[in-house]
Amino acid sequence: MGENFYHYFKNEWGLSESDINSLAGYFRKLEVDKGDVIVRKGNNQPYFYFVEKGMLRVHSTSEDGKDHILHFAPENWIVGDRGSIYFNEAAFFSIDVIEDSVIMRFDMALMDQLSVVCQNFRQNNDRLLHNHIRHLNRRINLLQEASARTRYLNFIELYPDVLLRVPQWMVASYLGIAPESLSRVRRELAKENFRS
Amino acid sequence: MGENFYHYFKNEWGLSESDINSLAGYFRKLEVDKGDVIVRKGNNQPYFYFVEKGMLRVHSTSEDGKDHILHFAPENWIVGDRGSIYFNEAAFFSIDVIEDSVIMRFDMALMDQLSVVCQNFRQNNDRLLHNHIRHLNRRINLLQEASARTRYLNFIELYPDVLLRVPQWMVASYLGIAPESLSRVRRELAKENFRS
DNA sequence: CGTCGAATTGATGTCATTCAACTACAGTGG
DNA sequence: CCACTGTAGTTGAATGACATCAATTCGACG
Repeated sequence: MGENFYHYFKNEWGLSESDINSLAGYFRKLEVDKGDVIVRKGNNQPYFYFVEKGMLRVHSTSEDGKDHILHFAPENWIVGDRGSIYFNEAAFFSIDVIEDSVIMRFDMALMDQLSVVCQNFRQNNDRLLHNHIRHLNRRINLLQEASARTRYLNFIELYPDVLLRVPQWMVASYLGIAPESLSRVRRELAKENFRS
Repeated sequence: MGENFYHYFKNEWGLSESDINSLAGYFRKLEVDKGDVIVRKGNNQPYFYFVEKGMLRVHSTSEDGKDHILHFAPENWIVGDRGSIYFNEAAFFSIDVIEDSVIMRFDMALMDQLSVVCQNFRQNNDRLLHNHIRHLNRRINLLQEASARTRYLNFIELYPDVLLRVPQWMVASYLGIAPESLSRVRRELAKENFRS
């Protein structure tokens, strides 16, 4: 089933090894290529995806054709359009593949089954969701108050690994600034570090 | 215990009337005044607060002394610093009272008890959390791509009731723009509506 | 070696901020 | 009842940050 997913079952959701073995029917391993689109904005696509290996991106294209990245999803992230999954809506975000990846697809049935087989699952997952909300709150705060420069520095600190794996224009898109602006920010930073 | 809180127990968390009666010991009703500070950034304050009546605001003061409002919390909102509650950290946000309010305070003990007495609680709460995340994602997307004007229009649409209850500079703070800018945006909109 | 997308750079434009002045108004104390 | 004070909101002028547009360079890959 994959090292990472297995590890996630055990350490994040709190399942025992025997529990895990009974769940094989609830998810499906998919090998996807760079460029593939997994969820398309506007469709209904009620699935979660766990990233076993590689990287996805969650983004939204606005009416004027500009693309904004909500977040990247490297190994051990779970993504999916919550509007689709929980409220049967058309997806608000698109998800596509930016590195050849191995992902595990599942849906609500797995979640329900998890809470049946494992006493602690709901509680553990609850904690993960609150943690996620906590991060989103900080991101909002950062978008409200910080300059392009500060946002970039924050990104480096939070996701140094992602930084090295994605093209620069995607980082700009995540930060909500133009690629040219990011280029200039980087030049300034490089200059300063050279001085000191 | 309060109309709204009772209603929330029943309709959002899915508790029966008899369940609810057994929980009185797990929360406390507080009457607070405009201007009171409930959670102070930097302290550890592991409580949730349900707003029965009135309004709170969750905000963060940055190093340069500027204040940014993460969100308002009118009736039926639950607020609390998740870093404090779940991870025993210092609070990242402050919470204070912007209308004389009645609030219900509780902590993790209530949540644990809820999952004991009510089979569906976790599942229902799970859904609420995902819905919350969904809203935060859209807010991030809006901050990334939208102008001051668009953000304001979006705010009017989402929270027309809040708009009428808070001073304009707080709306500006929520939107992440200067109060002067909001004033100008409003002037433009007023002008346009007058024409047509 | 040629091609194509990514990144850089410069010139210019635009939107929002900043600072300062002024108005409106509510609350306070004489 | 009226001056005094402080806060909110508006307006104007100057500034600044980032966007846009266009040209060029860089670098990976066939």
